[in-house]
Amino acid sequence: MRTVSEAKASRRDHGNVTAQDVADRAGVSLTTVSRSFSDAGLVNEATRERVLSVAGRLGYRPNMAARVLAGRRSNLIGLLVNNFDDPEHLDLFRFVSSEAQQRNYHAILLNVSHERSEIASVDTALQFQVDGLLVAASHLPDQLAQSCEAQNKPIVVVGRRSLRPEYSSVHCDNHAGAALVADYMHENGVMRPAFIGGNADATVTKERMAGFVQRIEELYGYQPVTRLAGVNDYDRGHAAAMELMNLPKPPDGFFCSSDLLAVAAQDAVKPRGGQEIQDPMIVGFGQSLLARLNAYDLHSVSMPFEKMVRAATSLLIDQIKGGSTDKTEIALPCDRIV
Amino acid sequence: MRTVSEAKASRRDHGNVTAQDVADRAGVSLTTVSRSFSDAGLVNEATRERVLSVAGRLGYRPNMAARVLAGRRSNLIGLLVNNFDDPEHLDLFRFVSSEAQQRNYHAILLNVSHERSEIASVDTALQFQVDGLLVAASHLPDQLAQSCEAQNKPIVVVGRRSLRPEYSSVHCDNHAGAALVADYMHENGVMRPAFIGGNADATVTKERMAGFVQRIEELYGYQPVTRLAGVNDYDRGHAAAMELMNLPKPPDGFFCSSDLLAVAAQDAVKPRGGQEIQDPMIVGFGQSLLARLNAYDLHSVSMPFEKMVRAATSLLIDQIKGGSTDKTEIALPCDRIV
DNA sequence: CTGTTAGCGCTTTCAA
DNA sequence: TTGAAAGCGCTAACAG
Repeated sequence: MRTVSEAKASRRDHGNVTAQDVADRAGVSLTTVSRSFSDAGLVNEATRERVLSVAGRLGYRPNMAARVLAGRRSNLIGLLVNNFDDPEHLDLFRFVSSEAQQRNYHAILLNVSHERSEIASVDTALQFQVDGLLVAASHLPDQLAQSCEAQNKPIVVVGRRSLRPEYSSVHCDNHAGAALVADYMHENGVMRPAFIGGNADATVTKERMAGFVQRIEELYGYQPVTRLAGVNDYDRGHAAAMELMNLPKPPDGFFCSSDLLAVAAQDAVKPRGGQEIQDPMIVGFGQSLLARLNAYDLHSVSMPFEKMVRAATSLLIDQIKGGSTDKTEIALPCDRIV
Repeated sequence: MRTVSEAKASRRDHGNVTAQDVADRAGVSLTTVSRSFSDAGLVNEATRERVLSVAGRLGYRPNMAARVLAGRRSNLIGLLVNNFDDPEHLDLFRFVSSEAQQRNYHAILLNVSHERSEIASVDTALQFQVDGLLVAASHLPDQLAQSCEAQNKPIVVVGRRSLRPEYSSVHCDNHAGAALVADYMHENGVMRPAFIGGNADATVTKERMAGFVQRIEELYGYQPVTRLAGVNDYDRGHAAAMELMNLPKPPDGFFCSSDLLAVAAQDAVKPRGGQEIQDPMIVGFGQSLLARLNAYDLHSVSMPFEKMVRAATSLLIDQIKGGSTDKTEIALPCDRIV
């Protein structure tokens, strides 16, 4: 004797247990099975237990595709990234995926490091019905922004202020953090401060540069030398620092807009500083692994990275759940220089 | 006058253009629209052009959920990771996502760094109907392996040999690479070689340790001192190296099973080596950013990481497309010490 | 608290 | 080369 579901199962040929199978075995309706899995307490606790146990025995696993299609929620967030050079991003992945998974969401990685994939990712992200977007990339493609707008999917920018006024963001106070560096250099007798940044278009770069330049101006009455590496990677940072060191009057203090650049700068500077010349001071930004390496005598503005990333992820999920796309801006303070 | 689809659209209320909408506007059937988007050449080229153009104008984007549900393919691969400390993993993300996106696949990040998420991820991965799994984690949960087996979803292990004989893997020849290190130390007059590894259960650790120990034995007639940090992270590596340096006869050559550990070891060792004592030789494994830092006078076994990761991703996708779960094992050679 | 009934948007036989 | 129809597995009203 074959039950209805067994007959169906044999027709489906791929060995997937469905909610209907569970329903049959547990002697309840499909709906009850569904409800037992959706956390709402709409079902008798005893019934639920039974359903869950039958499901477990059968190896049932809800099919996300069906769930998404029927329920219009994917529990997926798109994570837009365009820099895979900076070790800081490892922590980004770590904390985003951890925080998301804790809240029953998952992150899908969207590599937007090339022009063409940037455009392709517009489609992809939305094809996967992501419920929202977490932007860690330095730049948010217009087209994507518009599409999200249209479907009112929330976007949260993490790590920097959003250029567009309409998006939420969680960042640290780059401007103030950079000013701290200026103060620090001033207190420590630096006379020729310099700034090395990565991508000129990145908000983070702009903010850190502006904060630094402005405060230096106030303190010194002149402006620091500035160079943009173009990309926040080791080689470009190294080259930029070399260039600066070849000036007739090289800087005696470097503020680099990331720890990665700071490390690169230190590598560039080191061979020059013999015994006779005092090594220039190098200050980075962040608290990734790099800032902790003993071999680098790095000063670095510390920022609450984990807190920031978790807050951003959480905020995005809140906005998804709440259906609100209201702008929220959270700026965490950058503590001190370590 | 409203077309059928317009009536439907208004009922659906969320502003999503569907294939039916496109079909109506293009004056073809739903089927034809579907076919125009699935690369098969089952449709008149002229018709197809028209469909595609209408679709573009309407801003149509196929709904993955529906596509997956109906077609039983998600174009999603699960990427299992359990270490977010080693900068090497950034390259993993970079190359996996890049290679996958090039082949119209996407990676979903499964953080299996904690016991409970490891178990939860079993479900999740399969719930999302991933078409296959790329395992970068040091350990593949049994339960997951079984479930994949059952649904015959391919698994490819990257970076290490698979413990279970049935899975494909792409890795570099850790054993031979480690032997190179032994040779190198021997040539350079190291007398008391030591090994520092990360996770004792990780195949990578085992292979590198075995290769090193064996060759040292052959060359020296005795075995190196070995320590396992337990985890492949900076702090544990540092502690392990410190411990070794506190031995009455500390090693004069450290082989660390990753660049991260090597950097940590160098930091641990440096303060001890005054002017009078020759600093011990430190050799790492990999070619991440860390191996290139000037401040660390690191030797490192170079391995074709990008090639390996891309090959693994590509192999997985091939297996998905081919429907074969045949075991393939690709071992790339580890070149030289740099 | 539980079941019935419609779909969600797409792919896929099977016919035309 | 194209279309009609039957689901894929689930959620969400709406009743009971």
